[in-house]
Amino acid sequence: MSTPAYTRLQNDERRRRLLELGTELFTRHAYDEISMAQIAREAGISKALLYHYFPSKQEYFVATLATGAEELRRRVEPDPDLPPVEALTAALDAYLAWIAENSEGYAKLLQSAAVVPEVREIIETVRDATVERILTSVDATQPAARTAVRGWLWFMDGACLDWIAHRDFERQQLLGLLLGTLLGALTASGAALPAGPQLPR
Amino acid sequence: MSTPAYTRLQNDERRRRLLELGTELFTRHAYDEISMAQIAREAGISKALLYHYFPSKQEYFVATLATGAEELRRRVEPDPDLPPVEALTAALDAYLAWIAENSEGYAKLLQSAAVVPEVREIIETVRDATVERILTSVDATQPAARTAVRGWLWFMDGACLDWIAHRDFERQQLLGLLLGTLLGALTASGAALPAGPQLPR
DNA sequence: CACGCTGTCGACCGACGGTCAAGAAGCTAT
DNA sequence: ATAGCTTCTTGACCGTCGGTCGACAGCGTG
Repeated sequence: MSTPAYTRLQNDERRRRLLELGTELFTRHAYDEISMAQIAREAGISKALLYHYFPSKQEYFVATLATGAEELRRRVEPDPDLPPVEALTAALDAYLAWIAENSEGYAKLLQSAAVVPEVREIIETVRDATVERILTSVDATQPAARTAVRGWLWFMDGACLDWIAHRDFERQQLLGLLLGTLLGALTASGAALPAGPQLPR
Repeated sequence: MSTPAYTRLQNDERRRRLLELGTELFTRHAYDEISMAQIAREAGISKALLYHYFPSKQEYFVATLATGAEELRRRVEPDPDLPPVEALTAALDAYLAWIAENSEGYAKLLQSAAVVPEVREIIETVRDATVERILTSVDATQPAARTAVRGWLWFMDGACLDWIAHRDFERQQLLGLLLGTLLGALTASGAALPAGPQLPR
């Protein structure tokens, strides 16, 4: 009778711990490599309690992502006073720095994204906005330019994954590769380009 | 007693029909949008019989892919006598033609690929080989060139999906965009390039 | 007509995401 | 101390999923 059957926590505290645990677990395992029952067991609570705090596995996952996403957004947010090309360069550099730090999580996220519709929508929305920003900043309107930028975003993911897997050259060079490829893609799409944006290196 | 409880089919015939049905269903719905029970119901048989012919859902899926994949490989296989750049151009053109014809299936495949490990491995293997072929054909050895080509393969998928979704310019222009971007990516990676490959258009 | 081959099925399994009403921890007022 | 109240927590349950198994039944053969 003296030992309580379970330890009781404050709503906020429990939620905080669950988010923290989720952040760690979802960077180690992809979304569908881990079940809610396992997570609950890992947290030392029942599955029902986990569902008491988060209405579904997807929402739990998204909530877990939100923290890191906010930090990423803050770091990548470019200085609005910079001219477009420099702004893009700076944002891209910050983005690569973040990936270099959180490479595990980045890889697992890309793997999970395909499975969770809600995450796919979020990523899709971000991409739409990014495409729009780039297109207006270089003043391109042709359909092919849109396709070029969209494809380039995929290029980024693929190149980053390959770089993470090998890490056999400098981040600076990756940045040059990305910027140079964007330039090449826009040129190949027939878009007009800002005069002579000399790339680093 | 006069009406049989079920119609009995030859092993080969049943298998053929199931593959045919699978090909159609998996182009309409992605891998995890449809269950084995639904497929069996659609085929007018029991789930157990479906599993009698295919040991798992994954293997069934892969088997349905095999037919189309074989055709694709045949159409894309380049003339070995052509010089590298022309060979690539021809293969790419054939690839785009195939995508234009099978756009639904292509989109659903890319969506399913992320979920089915076996398919991911197959795609990964094909990509490895493609990267290798391109790298040797342009005689590039730097790590960054490898990353450039890998990224470019992602670019292709992204650009093709965008093109499929909009179809607001000619296939020929998409081909130019892809080739031009590959050129740009290789250049940006610092790889030496074959002298003056003038792109179509 | 019996017999065997094998194509076929209903019933079952563990694991999954998700739900529910009941119970127990811990605070407060008496 | 204890009764009562709030709310944090739980065990048991549901439907569906991919996958398995022993038994039945259609059909060609002697």
